[in-house]
Amino acid sequence: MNPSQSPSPNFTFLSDENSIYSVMDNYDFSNLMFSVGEGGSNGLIQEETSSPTTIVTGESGGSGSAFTTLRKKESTLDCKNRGSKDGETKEMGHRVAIRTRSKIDVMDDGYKWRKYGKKSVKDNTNKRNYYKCSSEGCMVKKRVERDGENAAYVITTYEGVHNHESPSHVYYSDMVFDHDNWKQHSLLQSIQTFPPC
DNA sequence: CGATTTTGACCGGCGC
DNA sequence: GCGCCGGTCAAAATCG
Repeated sequence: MNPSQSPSPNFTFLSDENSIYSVMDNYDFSNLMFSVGEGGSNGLIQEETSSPTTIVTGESGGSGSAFTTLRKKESTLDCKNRGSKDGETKEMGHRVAIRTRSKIDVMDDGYKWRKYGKKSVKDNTNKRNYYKCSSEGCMVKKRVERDGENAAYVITTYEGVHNHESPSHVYYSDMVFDHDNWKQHSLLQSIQTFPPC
């Protein structure tokens, strides 16, 4: 572990503004973008020089243009499990990719994650890390990798829906609209509360 | 001392 | 059928 990677406790939006800004110092959310790829032909967001953070959600691979490497995988993984074959109800499929300009690799979003793997992938010189939600019975996974072309960016991909509340959920849900800045946080909240596939 | 990370091995899907 | 590649497992090491 590298303690110096986590300058601020976590993503829990406590009522202490200082902690908020220390977070904002490490993550650049100044231009959060959102896109739900629900069948939208091009719902995926384009990369814009002015948007340091990009979020891609949804199950269908769509046909965007940014996120080439990411999308490639999306198309293979792609919520295939909900296919009507066998009555298997695999509760996965909801996926959210967040691309953030960040000094640190792992965004602590209030959940507790346990690392279970690390891999170097082909189109990316950097390593990709795999995390699982450490809550019992919660199968949500998350991968974290640095953007191969822009080491300043971190791509975090969440997969699945938590079957429990975030330990910190209660804190920020109450104060989402307290300040202008909280608009961004409300987006983050949305990420955590996506409906099932 | 329990929980978490590390890391190489293993496995399954996909393309050729 | 084989090899590549990405994802997961699991034992050992490390941390708090």
